[in-house]
Amino acid sequence: MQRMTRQRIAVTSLMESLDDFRSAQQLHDDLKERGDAVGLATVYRTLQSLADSGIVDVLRIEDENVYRMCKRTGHHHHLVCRNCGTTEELAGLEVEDWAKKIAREHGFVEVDHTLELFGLCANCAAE
Amino acid sequence: MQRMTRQRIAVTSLMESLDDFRSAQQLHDDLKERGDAVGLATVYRTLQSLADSGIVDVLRIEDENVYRMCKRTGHHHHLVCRNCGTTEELAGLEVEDWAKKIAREHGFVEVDHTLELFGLCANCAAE
DNA sequence: TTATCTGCAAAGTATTTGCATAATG
DNA sequence: CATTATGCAAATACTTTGCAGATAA
Repeated sequence: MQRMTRQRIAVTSLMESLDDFRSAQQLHDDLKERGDAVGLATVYRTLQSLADSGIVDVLRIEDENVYRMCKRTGHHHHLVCRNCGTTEELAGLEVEDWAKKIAREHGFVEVDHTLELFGLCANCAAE
Repeated sequence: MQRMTRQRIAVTSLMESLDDFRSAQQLHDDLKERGDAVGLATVYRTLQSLADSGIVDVLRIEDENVYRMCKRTGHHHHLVCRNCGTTEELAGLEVEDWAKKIAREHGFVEVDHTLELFGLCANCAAE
């Protein structure tokens, strides 16, 4: 159902070489610089499809979506440096348990949650 | 620094009478219906100012900001019914502690976090 | 009085979509 | 070859902003 087009390969390979979250526009620019230009709409469509398949993570930061290939499979959270973008993936079992407990207490079912941590990493704090 | 204009009073009083999160556009419509029309830009500006003062909470749901007067003062989270919008405010001390612990373990400082729970409330689940 | 607020319409921005063309399987 | 993907530009939708006139203190 997914064709391996030059564009999809370009996006995927670029993202594999990166370690921080980037916006669709940034990725679009990166690709152009690499001499592997892909239309902006296609970048958006590809990212959406990769996100739907759980291949990339999406975070919303300051009015825009940013994307990154994910390391950890399944549900997880992030600890993102608000200065340099360095990101750690977290399991957060305690939080899952807490969310379940709270949901039960309030009579809610099918509870889902969003959780992200933002701060300054050791490097950036040292400056 | 904040003048008590007719518009600011209208927005505040409307929000005090509501119990769920609403978008700026919805509030703008509500005001018109009430016969107390306020320009959309003013609604946005007022909500932003109220949010900055910590008087209203802002949540981002499906590409738009939604606002509600907050009950609990200080930092807290929400458990929102994705069907009817009913919202419970939560303290979540366990989560705060967890976030601090994780931050310390990774050498991050000045850590902040976002956390929201979404589910179906008892009423909506019963249907 | 005068600094701040309002309303309108125009601008801005990230993202999506229509459609003709290109390329995959 | 049939179907799906691409690229461009135009369309969306929410939100912000410039500015002249109105208003609270």
